[in-house]
Amino acid sequence: MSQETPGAAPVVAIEHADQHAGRTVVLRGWLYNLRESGKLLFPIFRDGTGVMQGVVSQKDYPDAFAALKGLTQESSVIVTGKVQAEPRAPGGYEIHISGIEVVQRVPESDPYPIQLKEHGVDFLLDRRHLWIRTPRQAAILRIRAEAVRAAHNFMDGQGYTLTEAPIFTPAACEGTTTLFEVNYIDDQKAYLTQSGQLYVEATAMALGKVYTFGPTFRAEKSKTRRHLTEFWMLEPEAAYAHLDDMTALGEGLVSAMVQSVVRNRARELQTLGRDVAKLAKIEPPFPRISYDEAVQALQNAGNPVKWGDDFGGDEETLLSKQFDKPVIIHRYPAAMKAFYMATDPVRPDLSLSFDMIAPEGFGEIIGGGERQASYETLLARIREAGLPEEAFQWYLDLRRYGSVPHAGFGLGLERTVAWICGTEHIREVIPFPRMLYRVYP
RNA sequence: UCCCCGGUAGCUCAACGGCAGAGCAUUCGGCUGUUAACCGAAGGGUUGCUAGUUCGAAUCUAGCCCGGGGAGCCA
Repeated sequence: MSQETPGAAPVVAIEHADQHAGRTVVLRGWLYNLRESGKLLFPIFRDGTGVMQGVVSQKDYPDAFAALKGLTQESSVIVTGKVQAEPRAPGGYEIHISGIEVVQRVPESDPYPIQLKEHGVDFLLDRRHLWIRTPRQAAILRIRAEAVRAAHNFMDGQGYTLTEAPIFTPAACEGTTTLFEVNYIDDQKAYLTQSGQLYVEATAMALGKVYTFGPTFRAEKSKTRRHLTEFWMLEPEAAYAHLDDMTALGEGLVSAMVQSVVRNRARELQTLGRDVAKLAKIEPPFPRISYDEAVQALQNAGNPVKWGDDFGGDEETLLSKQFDKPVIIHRYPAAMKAFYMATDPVRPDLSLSFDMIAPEGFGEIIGGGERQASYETLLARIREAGLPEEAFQWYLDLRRYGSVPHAGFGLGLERTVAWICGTEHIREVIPFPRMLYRVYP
């Protein structure tokens, strides 16, 4: 941050204010809270990077005192003062205010609605545009950004090229789930993508190792803490790759995201009260168990699941609690996976698929596997699934012209970040969550 | 779509068949080291909507609306 006037106090971010102890600085931000004690005021300022307590006495700085006295929460302010170490202040540092400029005063007649107390979810979600100002929410969004940055760095380092899949699509990628339909030009119908999967297979055949990162949309009427109607997914795909290549890539990617947050966002994790020791352990290798073994383990634990059943939230939580790292479950029955999934040559009733389940009950964060490379088999699967064949001609072209074994997966960003942050609900880890019955603000 | 829970002051909640309450927020007053500061005072209500039961309904019943959690489905 550059200063405007030579010799004037520098504008500093609160996260770096401790490096300016003993010097006069300028903070630009908002009044987070104000405590009064007679002729002494204790404002707490926030600037998006953190919060810092200030102190001003009427005797020493009557003008600053008068300007701050009775100032309303979230009024925007530019504060000048000397930073000093102060054990009584939260964070250990305090600014001794000598001057203050109120940029905009929040009127008393219409006070800032979000108080420093518990609020209901409905109230907060209706005011999400303000809720994100609270230190906890800001910390979560910084961690999200760090996780995304780490993911791009890791994928780049593995030789994967970022490409993009379209958001408007002509038909279902998987056919089963509900799509958002939109009016395209001249009364054509189009749909919002539910996965970049099919397109990223095409770009993998063009560029070798690729990944997409973008929003995806699901119109399913899911009402759970793990679901959004709009969420972000990172989908790698590599030509000549097999199932084991993708489980290794997935554990490397997840580890890189977690470790980067642990390293660079320690302050934010502390704000959230997250147990960092649990995150520090997240390094390859992750445990791998087959679907067969998972069913056995569940049955041994008293779960009534039968071979051929899909795992619900209860089963996922039960399995994940047996490990302190994400667990990779591979080779699900072919019947329960999508039409494009390759089958195991050793056990044709199994698919070369895998899911990664986060620890502590945060659910599935990755789903993927090896794709069906044979034209004839893929066509048969499309017909069996009752999908519109003509819409998949371009996809079948990938098997007509130089088909190769290939594999990939999709990582749900919000579920991954929710786990890293330890938030109860996925809605807190995206700036403006889109959920069933909630598209405002 | 189904199951469960909730809706009372701006917010968080209490009152559970008998006068509508508290804390926070707002306003006024006090306090030189506060930690969601504290102390004193004031203003603030169509108890989600509609119908019903009852001498009397925030409270009981039915329907509707809105929201939350879960199931299914998925990341």
